[in-house]
Amino acid sequence: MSARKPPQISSRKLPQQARSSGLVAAILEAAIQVLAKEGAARFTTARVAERAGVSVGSVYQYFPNKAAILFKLQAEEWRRTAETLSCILEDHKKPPLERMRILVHTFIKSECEEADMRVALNDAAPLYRDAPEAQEAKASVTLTIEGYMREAAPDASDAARALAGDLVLTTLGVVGHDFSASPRSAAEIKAYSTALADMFCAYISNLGSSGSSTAEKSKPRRQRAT
Amino acid sequence: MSARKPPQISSRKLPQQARSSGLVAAILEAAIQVLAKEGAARFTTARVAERAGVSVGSVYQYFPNKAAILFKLQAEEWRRTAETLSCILEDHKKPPLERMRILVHTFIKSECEEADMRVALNDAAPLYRDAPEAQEAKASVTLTIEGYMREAAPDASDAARALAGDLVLTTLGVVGHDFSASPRSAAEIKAYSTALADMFCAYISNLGSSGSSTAEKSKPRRQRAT
DNA sequence: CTATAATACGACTGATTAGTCGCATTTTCT
DNA sequence: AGAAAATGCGACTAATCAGTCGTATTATAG
Repeated sequence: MSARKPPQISSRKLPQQARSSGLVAAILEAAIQVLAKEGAARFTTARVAERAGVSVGSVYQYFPNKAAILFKLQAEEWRRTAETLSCILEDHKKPPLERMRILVHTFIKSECEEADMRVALNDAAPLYRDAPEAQEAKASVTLTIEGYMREAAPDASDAARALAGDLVLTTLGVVGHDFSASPRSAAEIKAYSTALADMFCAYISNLGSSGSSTAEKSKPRRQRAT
Repeated sequence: MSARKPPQISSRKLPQQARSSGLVAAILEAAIQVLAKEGAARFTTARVAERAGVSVGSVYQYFPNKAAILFKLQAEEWRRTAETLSCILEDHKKPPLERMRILVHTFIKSECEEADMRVALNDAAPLYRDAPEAQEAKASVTLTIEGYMREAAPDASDAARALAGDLVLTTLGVVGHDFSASPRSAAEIKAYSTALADMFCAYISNLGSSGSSTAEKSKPRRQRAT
């Protein structure tokens, strides 16, 4: 990989009249449909425009380039996910591990809906993932998980907690995505979610008690150096 | 996604003379370099041919299309990984959980090497992932992990073991890939591998003892095996 | 109502690329 | 050596697509 170009990805111009807002919404909706129905490779500005019932020129009035459309879609997705995630993890009425289980089931189920669109959006990731705007999306989620981990594993060190939170979140995201890439029955979804939640809960439960950085205790802790 | 075309992806013709074997090798080597240096989007048959010092025509003598080159690269990668994985997991001299830890560290480290090429190969996945040949690659790995799980979690049911093995393997693969997508220091690699191994070991240890489908109440069960 | 700005349009351009085909070169066979 | 087969070549084709620009349409202001 050599030439990474971080082009402008924000809106070219803000809608000033009523019709333009509708137009932007129509474009985004059309983009979702094109992605889901045609896949990332056939996602073109022309097709989006046609499906939205507008001209390519109009598309470029509000999006500086093709990547911007995809990024907007992805960012909106991230925002919704982050919101759901916060609600579940910060529900202090339930015990932490139960919240984690609910989170996993909710996330995986949601991931399996509109799987076509999500897979295609992921295929198109190379087009937008290097944009600077893509970085900030993870910040709020990191804060949420850190708060949760403080509660769920109070005995672990800060560093261990941060790493564990990051790992759980990353795993949920990528494994969930991988799982949803194939069509799944409701039973499969449930079984897989349960297994994933089991794994997270076992991990989090052990964070405080058993040491986190060396091979477990019963065996001599000979560890390879770098 | 609508139009899935599973085109021929195997070799167009087998090398019959000595020079052709060298040519095929040169093409594959060039393909790796182009992928790593230019990225998936700029991976073209012309560039591969130029770098290999042959003509496009020659490329198409041995590969029916561009996807076939990428698939060959990926398949080779899978084969090597499966081999390493079997060696580690079937080393009966070591206790199961230690083998798992070694596996994770080995895999993540290897994943972080040539990360550019791997990321690019992944970006190109839409081109080859629907090929029928891509399915069979996972079979041997599944067998290996099932044998391992029988040893590591003898108390769990067959179904639970199969699901757990699949989950661990999937997680290792996709999380490893995600992790290696950003440049990492040796210390980061070590810390992350350890955390991931911790998670797997905690999960596997708990497989037999605690029920797998409901939230557990308090402290985890003992996590030893062997 | 007219002038002016905002919005929408879509034909067009320039660039890229996968894959082909007829011909040249090299190897093998007799 | 000479013929025949295998291999190698690269200019070329047909297709696709991102993004532009001059013009037409519509809304707003005066």
